[in-house]
Amino acid sequence: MRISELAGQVGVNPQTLRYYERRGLLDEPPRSPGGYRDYPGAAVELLRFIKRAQQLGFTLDEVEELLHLDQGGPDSCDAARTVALARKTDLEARIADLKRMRDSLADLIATCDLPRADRSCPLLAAIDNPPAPPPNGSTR
Amino acid sequence: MRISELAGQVGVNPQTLRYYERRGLLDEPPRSPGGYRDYPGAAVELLRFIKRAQQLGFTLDEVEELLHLDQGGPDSCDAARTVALARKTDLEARIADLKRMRDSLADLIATCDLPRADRSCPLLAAIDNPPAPPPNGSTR
DNA sequence: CTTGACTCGGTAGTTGGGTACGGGGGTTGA
DNA sequence: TCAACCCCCGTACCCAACTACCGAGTCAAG
Repeated sequence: MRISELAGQVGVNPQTLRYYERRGLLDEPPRSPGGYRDYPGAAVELLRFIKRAQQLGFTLDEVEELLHLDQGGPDSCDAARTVALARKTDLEARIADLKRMRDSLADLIATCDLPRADRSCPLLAAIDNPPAPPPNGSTR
Repeated sequence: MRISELAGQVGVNPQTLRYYERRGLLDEPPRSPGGYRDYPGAAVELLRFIKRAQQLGFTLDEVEELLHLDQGGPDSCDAARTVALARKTDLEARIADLKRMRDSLADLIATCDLPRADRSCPLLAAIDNPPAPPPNGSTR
């Protein structure tokens, strides 16, 4: 299978496959007499594994680690579990961060719906003076 | 105020201030006879605004937009609200994505605690053969 | 006057995951 | 035999938001 066919089957750019190879994520495939990469059919499965792991939030470094583990024996299972748990913990921390941002932002937006007399923007003022004692005297 | 003093007061690197200036986020301050930047005291407040907006998930481009709005009149309020709402929607989408990733990952990890006979790793096998197509993650 | 801390501007490197370009050569069907 | 593709490799570029390095100039204290 040539590079474009493989790339097409998994929905990536051929350049990406060469990039993965340079990065050590994919083994170098055999070459045709003309020097073209000639991928085995199993490469499709391998790439799908990579793409799926990416969708789960693994970095390519971690994917590479998982691929090496996939070669190993029963011990690899615990190692894979450890990697996955670390990934999950990280995801949870990021979710918590984003939620905090969203909540603060929602509070800010809510102030827009209040008096809104005529002049100054409560939202911009709120960013000027974080939700705490407004010490008077805003910048601008 | 010289650049390091300002940077120290808001907890950033002096390089960052020069970067903001190049980027058009900060106006060029007046210079001392020797050519040193000489910031007004209000620059501290301005930078705190920037840093706080960043913490709320605004990009520097958006912060710049907010700064311009902060100059404007009542119309700017609606504009600022629009920017903030867009930011909130985006945050919510990212949170949902990450949650889906985390849940898939949790399911995968849970399979580790099952039979676990002796040989192959259910986690790695599960990534090999997806149970269902997960979302398209955008982050990381 | 010297020393050492600070600042200047410009350029380049970082992170992660790719994408684009360009000159050359292989392959295929008419 | 020739056009139209495909592929090769190396290099450079993209995004955001910095951060680092460099040689040269400035400033304040001793």
